Amino acid sequence: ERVWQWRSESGSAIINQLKRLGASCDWDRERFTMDEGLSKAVRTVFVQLYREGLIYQGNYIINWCPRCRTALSDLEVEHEELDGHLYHIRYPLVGQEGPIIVATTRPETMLGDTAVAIHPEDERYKELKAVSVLLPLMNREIPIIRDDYVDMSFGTGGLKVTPAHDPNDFEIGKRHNLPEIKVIDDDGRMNENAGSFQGLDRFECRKAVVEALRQKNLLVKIEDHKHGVGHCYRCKSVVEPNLSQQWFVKVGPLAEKALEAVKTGETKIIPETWEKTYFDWMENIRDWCISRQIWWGHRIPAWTCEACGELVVAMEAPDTCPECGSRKLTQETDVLDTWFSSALWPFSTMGWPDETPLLKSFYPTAALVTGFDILFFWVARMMMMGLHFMEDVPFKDVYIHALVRDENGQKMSKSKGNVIDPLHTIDQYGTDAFRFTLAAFAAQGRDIKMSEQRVEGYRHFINKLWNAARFSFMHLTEAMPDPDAANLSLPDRWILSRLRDTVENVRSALDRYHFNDAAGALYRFVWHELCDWYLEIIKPTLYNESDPAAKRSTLGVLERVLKETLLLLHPFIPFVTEEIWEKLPGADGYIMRGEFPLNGTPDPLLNRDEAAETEMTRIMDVITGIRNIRGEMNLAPSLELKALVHSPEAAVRSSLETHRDLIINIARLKSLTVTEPGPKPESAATTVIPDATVFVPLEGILDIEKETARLEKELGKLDGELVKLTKKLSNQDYLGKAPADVVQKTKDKHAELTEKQRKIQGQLERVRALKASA
RNA sequence: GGGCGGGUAGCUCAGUUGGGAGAGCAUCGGCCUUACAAGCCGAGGGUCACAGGUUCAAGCCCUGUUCCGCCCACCA
Repeated sequence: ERVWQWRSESGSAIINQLKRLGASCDWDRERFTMDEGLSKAVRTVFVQLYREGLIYQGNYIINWCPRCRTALSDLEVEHEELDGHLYHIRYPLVGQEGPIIVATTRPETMLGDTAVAIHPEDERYKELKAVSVLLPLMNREIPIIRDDYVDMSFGTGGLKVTPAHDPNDFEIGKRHNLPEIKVIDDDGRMNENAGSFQGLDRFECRKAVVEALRQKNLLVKIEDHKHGVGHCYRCKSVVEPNLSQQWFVKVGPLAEKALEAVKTGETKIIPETWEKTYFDWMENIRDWCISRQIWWGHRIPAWTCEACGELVVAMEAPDTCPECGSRKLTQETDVLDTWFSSALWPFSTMGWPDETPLLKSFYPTAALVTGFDILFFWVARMMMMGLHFMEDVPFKDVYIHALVRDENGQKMSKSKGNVIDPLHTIDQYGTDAFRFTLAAFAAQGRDIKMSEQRVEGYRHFINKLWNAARFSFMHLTEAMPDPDAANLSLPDRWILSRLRDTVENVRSALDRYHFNDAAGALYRFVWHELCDWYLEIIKPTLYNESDPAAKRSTLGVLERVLKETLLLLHPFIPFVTEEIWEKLPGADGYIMRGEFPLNGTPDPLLNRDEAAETEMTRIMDVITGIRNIRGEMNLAPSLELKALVHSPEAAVRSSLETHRDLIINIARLKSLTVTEPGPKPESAATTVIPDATVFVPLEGILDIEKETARLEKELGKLDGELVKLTKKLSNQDYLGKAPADVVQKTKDKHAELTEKQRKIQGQLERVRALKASA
């Protein structure tokens, strides 16, 4: 309720909602009350700015919506390129033959013309003697003025001047002391100044004026003309520039400070590209029209004395006029632009103008996360007001997130009706899946086209996490103490090292606001390292009751890894992680109150372990190699294979020996034999990994064609890579100019691939020989 | 008219300081293997929009062209 009342713009939303609920909406403004505290802040700001001369009232051309009957700020006007017409009209000279021809897209405004302007240096009008023209249809004599605003290259160089209905003409009018004749009233109808056209709607009037001109032969031609037409952001009707009295904020001095704060880096805008947009806008900012002729909103705290006309701006309604003592004072009926009060949000919601503890703690804040579409409406104005009234920036970082667009890349909006309801997506795929998707999509500087398939993919991820937790709880029936870091198995050391790396990646990504990187790192870790490898690897240990010490140690690691992973995931997957956390034996309290991993306290378990990663990677290579053979050779998973590994390295052999059971289990082997390189098995499929060759003997069932094709394919890939590497290494410039470590890396890679190539070549020859002998 | 962003696998998109082109989905082949068929294992697929330039080396830097999207603007 507070929020709704607070954002006065939402008044229309409230009414619409009530109408949908069947309520009648004959409320008057008196019944619509503002939150007292917020209202006080708004009045305080208004009064202070007024006293400093930064708020003034004046007659200006503003954007006016005839349907909503209210002024609009520049930002509330949406420009749309439309096919219109350019009407060329003859204005007969007075006291001289001939006309001046002017062009306009809005002929109905000619009824309010008070001059015709030409450029002072326009050669075409050098001989012009006449000082005025006779305004057609109105038969009013209006002066010819010279003003260098006129663009000589446009049309005939003659410009009709309508100060009451065009912002530029208004400026010209001021320079030349022209009268301002309003011909269109606030409803968009022609008023009494429009002569015989009075009462016509502005668009009907356009037709009528054109027809009248045509009959008098004053219409030269009508051209097709594309031009931007302003529309009301709320009701979409064409906006009319209109002369009226409004309240303005003089933003110059405020904008200067707001500009400076970003230039000096006191407030950073992320991604940086938006800073340029911010600068452009702040440097060209115009005074801000803050009065609105609607009833919902903060009423402007200004009173006019009916007796003497004195204007009083004050916190509370004055009893008497300070000038003449009259008691007849009427309050301004206009209310403030919703963004005026929104601009005060960082401090008005904290109890300002009182020096509350809340205000002390939360001003300024660390970061504001928002969409670019609100950068000017809100962010820039919070900056201006914050710097002015709090003398400090309201926030240190402004993170501009991506905007979710529809499948056509269009911005979603209620009025366009292309909104994808998040609740619908949530119903279908779950809140966590939806949230994770948004994080995964949130690459910087780019908008998001919502893709249901991506959401579905991440729903699978949530499900995977849930199942991994279920598996863990089958074994984790009680809280486990942290295991001895010095006495861990290789897979334990490996997963902890990978976890450590993931924590660092996630932390760094979050620090840089790269949410997609953080989500991606977690996705890979959970699915492809934790689930695909670690959980599979530890199954024998968990099911085997003969070594309780090893089981306890592994369970301890599992619990820690799961716990840390949940903590990392929680900001992305709040609900499911909380649910799992609750079931985790070793955790108490809510996960949302847990500490994010690596919070400064040293942790003996959470360390990078390069040796473990290298060793584990080799074991995984062996397994993947065997799986590849099985897959490519179309061997049924149920077929139990034998495997031989040849390696010249004692350390490699010893490592593989130690983890023989692991490999046998994961690769679904009958046996694994590790030896020094020696006689090769007769009929076998082969895979080559660094420092070792894996043979899968397939006595009697080796498909020679398939194995030949498999090896040839592998060789083809190698050849391609080797050609590139060889070319590089034979380039003297490369050897001379590239950094030594890069060259060394290339050499190592070349050596490794050459060796691999040699081995595969040898194996290919053996297979071919086998074929020949068969 | 000005400014900004983008064109990378069939689709949606990553690619941080220039040195091995990636993910998810989709596709193809094989699997109900004791957490998960919303799953597991394996595989195929790209002249990084186009044309130049800088560099030993360009998806990445520079110039131009082209297509798409967005924002801003008072040329009547």
